[in-house]
Amino acid sequence: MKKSFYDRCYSSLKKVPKGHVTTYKALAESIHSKAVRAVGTAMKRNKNAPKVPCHRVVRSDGTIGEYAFGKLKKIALLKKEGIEIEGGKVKNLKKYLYKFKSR
DNA sequence: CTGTTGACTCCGG
DNA sequence: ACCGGAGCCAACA
Repeated sequence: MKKSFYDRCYSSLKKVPKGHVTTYKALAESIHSKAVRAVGTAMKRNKNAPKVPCHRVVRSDGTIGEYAFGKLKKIALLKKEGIEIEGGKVKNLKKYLYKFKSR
């Protein structure tokens, strides 16, 4: 089965453990691509919605960004994961940021 | 096939 | 700190 661009995104994203987050940039880098926008497109299409923790993906600045179910929902989910949100932004992003392995 | 848009990021003013 | 523009790749009309 040939993996599409977004399949790779999901593959890496699924590796993110609970209580951790990642950025669109980091995700793009993990798949050897600079297309951070395309990654966002993949999430929006989110054909694997329940399989992929799209709510764990935030912006590089720590801002929440967008979400198919609404950013407020995303924030609520992240808080449930144990991530602190402040002013609509992730607090201590660096602390929660998940480091992708080689591939 | 071309052109626009987008769940982004970086740099300049 | 805030706003605008350019760059990046894939999906969609």
